[in-house]
Formats: sequence, structure tokens, C-alpha cells
Amino acid sequence: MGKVLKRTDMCGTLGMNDLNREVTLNGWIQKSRNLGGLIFCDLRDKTGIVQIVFPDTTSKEILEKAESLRSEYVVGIVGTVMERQSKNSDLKTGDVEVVVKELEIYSKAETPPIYIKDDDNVDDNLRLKYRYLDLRKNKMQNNLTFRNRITKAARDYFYENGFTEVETPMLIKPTPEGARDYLVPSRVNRGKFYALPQSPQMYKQLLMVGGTDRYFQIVKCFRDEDLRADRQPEFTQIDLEMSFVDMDDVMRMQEGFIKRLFNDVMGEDVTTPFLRMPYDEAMERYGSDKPDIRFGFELKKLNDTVKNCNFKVFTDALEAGGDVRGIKIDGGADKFSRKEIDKLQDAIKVYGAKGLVWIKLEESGVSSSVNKFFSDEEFKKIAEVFDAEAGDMIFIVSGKSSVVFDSLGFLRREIADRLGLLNDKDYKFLWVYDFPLYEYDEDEGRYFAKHHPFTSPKEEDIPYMESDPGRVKAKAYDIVLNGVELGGGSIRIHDQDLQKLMFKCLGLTDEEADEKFGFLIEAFKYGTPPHGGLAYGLDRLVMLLSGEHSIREIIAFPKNQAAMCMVSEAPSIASDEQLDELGIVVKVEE
RNA sequence: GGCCCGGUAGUUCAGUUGGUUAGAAUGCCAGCCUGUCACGCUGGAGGUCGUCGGUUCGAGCCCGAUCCGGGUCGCCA
Repeated sequence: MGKVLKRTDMCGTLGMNDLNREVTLNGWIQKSRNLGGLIFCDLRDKTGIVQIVFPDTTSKEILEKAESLRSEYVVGIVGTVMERQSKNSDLKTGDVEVVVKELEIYSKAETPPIYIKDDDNVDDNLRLKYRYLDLRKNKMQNNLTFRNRITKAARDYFYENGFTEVETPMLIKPTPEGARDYLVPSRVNRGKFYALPQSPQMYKQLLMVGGTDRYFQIVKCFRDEDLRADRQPEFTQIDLEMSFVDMDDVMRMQEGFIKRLFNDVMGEDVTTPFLRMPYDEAMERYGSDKPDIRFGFELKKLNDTVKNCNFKVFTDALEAGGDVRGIKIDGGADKFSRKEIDKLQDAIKVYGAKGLVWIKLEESGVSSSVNKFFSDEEFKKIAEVFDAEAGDMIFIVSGKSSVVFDSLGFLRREIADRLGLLNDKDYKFLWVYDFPLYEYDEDEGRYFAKHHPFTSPKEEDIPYMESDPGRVKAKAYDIVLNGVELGGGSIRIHDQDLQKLMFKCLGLTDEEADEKFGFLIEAFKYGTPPHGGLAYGLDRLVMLLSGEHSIREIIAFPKNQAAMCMVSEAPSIASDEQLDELGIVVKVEE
């Protein structure tokens, strides 16, 4: 006991080139097969699995130890790489095996509560509780390595392009708008609180004021909102900012990065520049500000076509200021059963849609869920809008325009998925730009910054910031890949007067703006370069490129849906001493 | 906060109309086994059917409440 055998090789790398070499391996026992006197074990480390064998010529002492081996025992062995009598083509190392002559058992293991196998199917929470066992799977180790290759490519590229990685503080001032902050009480300043950053936004702008010129950082960010399959409360951004740039400069720099990333990590070439599409066009054509452009099914507006029809649902929607829009599924007339259409209809109800109208164009004529409200002539006119022909299927949604966009945006993607049109290996990048500067919040009855309050409006729209905020476009842009927002950014306001106007338009008084963002306005007084940047959601990027469908697969220790760390069971109750020191009294709900 | 799905052996699941002692696979333990690789054969242990309450002669199954997990909408500048 106590001796560590000095490793010469990794398990997963051995092959015919290593024949007759004496090797020392360390790892976990994946599986033991005792044939009675002849013992085979699969030995695993992060690189893979290799078979080790204890022949009958092995010393009695080692044979006894070998018989005691169980799953997940940690061992070291010395042995000779030999060609196998019968090879295993399922295993990368299946041509060889290691004949053991020395065995050291470093530690024994209880039977693990989850299998350490890539293709297991265990309850998610159990995996998270025993994450350290879950991570032993080669797949998980590969995911961690893959993530690291992406961060390395990012560091390489941005370093080579004159960016400096600078760490910004984690204990910062709470931000009044945007997501909920994680608050951290200050002991030294009793009764006061820090927040964990939702992003390093203001600090990176201060770095630009400070002359850093080009900044980037791979940085943890925190948002106290509900979780999703692709959303964690703490997540990682590749964050960057550049001085003396306009939108085009930032985009070109990012296209270079994506090209480099795909070359280094995926071994694939990406064509640049990427397609660019204004926000309004993305909404009109795809019903989404992050459209998946791998396939068609584009939205068409039917407001004029149906404004005089007898179908009250449509005319009511139009009178209320809403829209009637639809999509055409080429050759879809015979692809949807009544049951499937009902399911699609149920699915869009979560977006607020009241119903789903369908029209089947067949050789024999038209059939539709609204047959009795439309004449053949009217159906023909609708079909013309879509340029539809016999064999096609049309789906129509009416209502508030946001509901119509959300529903059809969802439908086109859902249908494409069902029809098998989504190829994961087909990477279609897209810049969406000219976002609205503001977003109207009906509950609050006022405008909020759609991006954040430091986003620059387009020059030509500045005159309308106060008089007609809805029409003001921002110098904001998102990079979209296959319907997923990889990152977003903007050209920032660098003029103190414009920044003040922005705050005013958001309903902040001078005093409030000063209290919340005073340090930034103050900094802008002393000479601010024009600047802009972008931040990628690293986790989503890794998820997408690795082909995983949950963000938890590519984060070492993720939180569950209740935002708990299942390994440590954080968050936990603070002790009375801690609370007392902080001057905090906790209200406990009955 | 709303909606949907789920909770039965260590694990993954099945469980009929409500009816005897709740099953399978796998894992685990013991014995046998010299070329296995999902090793094989024989035997064994292993269960508060999430929890509480109700209906019933009788509940894993029906009803109510509740807890937990996942997905999703809201939310996420």
C-alpha cells in the first residue's frame, strides 16, 4: 500500500504500435470477468478502456488480489502489451491487451449508484448528485475537453488580434434593470449588498475609457431567473469589447473568430462573411429574431387577403390591430394526420394562440378546417400569396402580432424537425441587426431597453427617442446559428449627453440615473473612445457544437431546475452567527 | 406563478377490471468455470410502490391533498 506506480501510458491510446512494450497504467476497473483462474478486467482512464489480463502463470499473490477487484476499484498495473487472441472491434484498443505482472490496489470502491457507461439512462438528479461518478464517463470527459478546446481557440484568436484578457470584479453594484441579481451581503458595510455580475458590461466599458483598446474575458455571469434545459443561473460568457469601431468592425472580427473556432475545433471551413438580416425582416419572414435559416417555410402576411372574409376570428383579430399570417409546407398535404394537427394546435396555445387554421391543397380540391367560411375563390387567393400548389399544406394563425410571430416561429421549426429537415451538421450563421432600441412592457406601462441602456441608437433615429420610441432602432446585433442565439452585442453610447437622454427616455430622473450609473456618466466626461462589443454564451456554443441537447452535459457541476447544486446541496441555511455578523434577519415562511 | 410529463428493488422499467406472497432485466453476494469482452451456469439477498389522508371487505392501481424531479410558458437588459 502507498506506492504509486509511475504511469507510462494512457489506457485508451494503446494499440498494435505498442506490442511487447512494458507499460504502467493507472485507472479504474470498469468491469471484471473471472473465468476461473483466468481473469480479464477492463481498465479505464479519461482516454478510454483497455483490457488487462491475469493469466494462470500469474503469481498466487497477485491472482488473489485480482480476484478481489470490483467495479471502480482504483488500481495501477505493470504489464506487457500483447496482441489479442480474439480481437474486439467495438473497442478502440481492441487489438491488444496488457498481460499484468504487477498490481497495486490504490483504493477500493463501493458499488456505484449509477453505471459508469456512456449509454446509460439514469435519472438526471441522481447523475447530478453523484456528478463525480458521472464525470468518469468518457463522454463527459470528452465534453470537458471539447469545451476547453473552444476556450483555447478563443484565447488564441483574441490574443493574436490584440485583445487583453482582463478580470473584472465579481462583487459589484446591483443593476436596476434586467434580470434579477444574486445579492451578496457585506459584513464590513453592514446592511449593504453587492450583486454578482449579470455581465461585466459597465466594467468593460470603463476599460475602454481606460485605454485598454481591446478587451476580452472568459467570465462567469449570474442571473437569478428560472432555469431551462439551456439556461443555468451561473453561466459563462466569452465577453469582448473594442475601441474605435463600428458595427461592421465588430462583426468582421467575430466572423474571423467563428472561422478560426470551426477550423481548430471542428475541422470544418466556414464561409464568411455571414448573411446579415435586419430584425424587422427576420420577424416578417421567420417570426423570430433568431431564425433557423436551414429551411424555408417562410411566413406570409394575409391581412389584406382576408380582411373582407366571413371568418370572424380573422376579421376580429385584424380589427383589434392584430395579424393573420401563415406558413406553407411544401408537399405537406398528406403529411399531417388530424391528431398531429391537434397536437400542433395545442403546442402553440402556450404562446397564446387561440387556434390553428389549416388548408390542404389537393389535386381533387381544397380541404380545410375553415371550409364553410371561405369560397374556392378565396382559398385560391390565399394559395396565391404562398405561391402554393396541389400537394402543399398551409397553416394560419391569427391574433396579436407577437402571438402570431411566436406561434408560427415555433411551428416552422417544429414541423421542420418532424419532417427530418434539421441537419445538425449544417451550420447556417446569420447576423440579425437593427433591433428596436426599446421594448414596451405592458405590465409596467413603459419602455425598457431591449438590449441594455448603454446601447447606441442609430443616428437617424435619435430625434425620435422621446417622441416616438417605438420606431427607434439600435446599433445592436445578434449572431445566430441554426435558430440559436450564440451571442449578442452592440455599439455603445460614448457621448455623455446621449447617455443622459437615454436614461431620461427610460423614465429615470437625473438623480436616479446618477445614483445607479453615475460612475459611468462621470467616466464619459473625461474622453471616451467610440466602442462596442459582443458576448457569446459559451455554454450554449459548446452545447451546440458538441451536439448535446442539455446545457448540463457540458458543465462540470451544473445546478438542477431548482437551482440547487446536488453534489453539495447548496444553497443551505446560514448559521445564526453568520447572519448576526451581517445584520440579517431571515423571514421563514410557514 | 400557469400548463404538461414523471416518482414501484442499488439502477432502468413492467404491473391487466381494485383481489393470494408486487415482477423482469441489470447490478450486488456466494459457488462453479482457462480466452472472455453485455462472459457463462447454479443459487441467494434486495421493496415504507414519494408522503399523508379518503373510498372499499380489500388500494401500487380509484379520489383528494402534498412533496420531489424533468420539460415548457411567463421571466431571462
